Amino acid sequence: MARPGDERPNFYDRVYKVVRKVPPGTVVTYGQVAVYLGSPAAARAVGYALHNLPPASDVPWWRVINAMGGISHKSRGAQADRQYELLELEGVRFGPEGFTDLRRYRWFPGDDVDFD
DNA sequence: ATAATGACTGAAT
DNA sequence: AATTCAGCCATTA
Repeated sequence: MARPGDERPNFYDRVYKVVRKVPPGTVVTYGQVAVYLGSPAAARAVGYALHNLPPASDVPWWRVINAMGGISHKSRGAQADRQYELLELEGVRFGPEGFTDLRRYRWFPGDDVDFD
């Protein structure tokens, strides 16, 4: 969490920054976000960041899913159900197994997109 | 400073 | 093809 007086954006803030750029109706994987942050293996930390995310945040955390196109964090519970709901609402369809087609919904940032 | 934790991931069985 | 194993990173205790 950004401590007061911290000038450089910490990992969390950078994660949020990236996720905020994800367009509706598309999704990205944790590992993908990690790559954009410059740490390809920091997928776990990314998940941790979203876990720590305050409810009042403007970050579309629900557009971040695991590499298999499914919902993580126990894959069940109110939080997970909510994520499915929000994504379906944006047009992201899930199969009976609870997985979506990443080939179809995965978002790739364009060259004109930067995560300052 | 060491150890434990977790919305992950890819390779090995 | 399904399941298990072991790294990886940043944060917290």
